[in-house]
Amino acid sequence: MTAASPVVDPAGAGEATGDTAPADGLRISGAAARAGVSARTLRYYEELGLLSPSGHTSGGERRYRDADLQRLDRILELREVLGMNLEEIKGFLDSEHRLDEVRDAYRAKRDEPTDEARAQQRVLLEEALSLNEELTRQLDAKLARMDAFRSKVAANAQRCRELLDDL
Amino acid sequence: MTAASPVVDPAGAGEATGDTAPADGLRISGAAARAGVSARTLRYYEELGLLSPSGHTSGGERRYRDADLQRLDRILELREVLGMNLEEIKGFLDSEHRLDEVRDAYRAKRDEPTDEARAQQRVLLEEALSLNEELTRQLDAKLARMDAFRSKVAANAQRCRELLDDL
DNA sequence: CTCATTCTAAACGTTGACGTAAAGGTAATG
DNA sequence: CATTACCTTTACGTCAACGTTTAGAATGAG
Repeated sequence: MTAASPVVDPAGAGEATGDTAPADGLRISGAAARAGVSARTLRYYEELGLLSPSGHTSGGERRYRDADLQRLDRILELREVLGMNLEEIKGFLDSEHRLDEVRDAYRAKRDEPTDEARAQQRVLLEEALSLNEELTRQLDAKLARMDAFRSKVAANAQRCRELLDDL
Repeated sequence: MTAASPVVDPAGAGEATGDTAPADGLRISGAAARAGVSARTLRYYEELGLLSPSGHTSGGERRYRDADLQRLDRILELREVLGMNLEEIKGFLDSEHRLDEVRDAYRAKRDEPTDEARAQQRVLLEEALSLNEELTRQLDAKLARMDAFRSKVAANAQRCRELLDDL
């Protein structure tokens, strides 16, 4: 309903591929195993609009290709490393997508430098910039707090070592 | 049941205190407001054995003193900054408490240097050390991944600035 | 003194992020 | 072609970490 998913030829000629996903993509359990999550998780992410496989077979099976797998890895990184919840991740990836659109529009604009177009691009770029700066600030704050914590823990370890040396 | 909570004199002489908790401690809603959580949360933490107020009035009201508030701040930091769940936090704070005990025992031991006592201290110290080192490793890994992410975001921001400068 | 706050304690509700099961279609393999 | 393994959707279950409510009784700040 929401996005066009080209149907993959189920008997397509197999292009030789390395350790990446076969040209026609992985099945849901393969993609899940590769990322270390469950198939249920992938269906759930799709339900939330977070990750939709770029292809389906004629029978209706999901096919995850390289780009999908990369997006999945990004989602998991945001979740595990930054501790974002799925809604925050969606917002972040959406804004990243908008930034890509801005870049594309910027390049298209070079051919036709209208003043009106420039003004629109400026607005979009400023929005993207403020989003990135805000995220950078948040990350810096979190990094600082985590680093302070790390120092405390490391100091504790050092004191343990000194006490042990005394014995 | 689990810990001795000395009863606070309800009509005690008020020692002059600055912006810290009054000498006889804060009520539950005061402590909660100060930390930005609800009273329910504090009761829940107490139920889990995470945080028990150091005092009660003769009538049975909880009184949170400075040490309690500091512990609460630590709990929230572990939760928000490190993303620990309450069980992990309990384990971490418990092991920290054990480290304190080891330190005290170590000092007491200096007066009576039994070989047996030394061996026990060594075991405890090594346990504490390995706990701290493990946590340090985990923090380092997380910090590295977060920092890599920060770099990517900062680079994005920089590209936005360059595009804006071109206009 | 008075009225807002807190107490115990129990129970039920909620939200996010999935797990698990059921009933029936699809894909790959011999 | 048949079998087996995997997939589909739908729906209900679960767990942590609380929120909310109920109800009477006791407390304490102003």
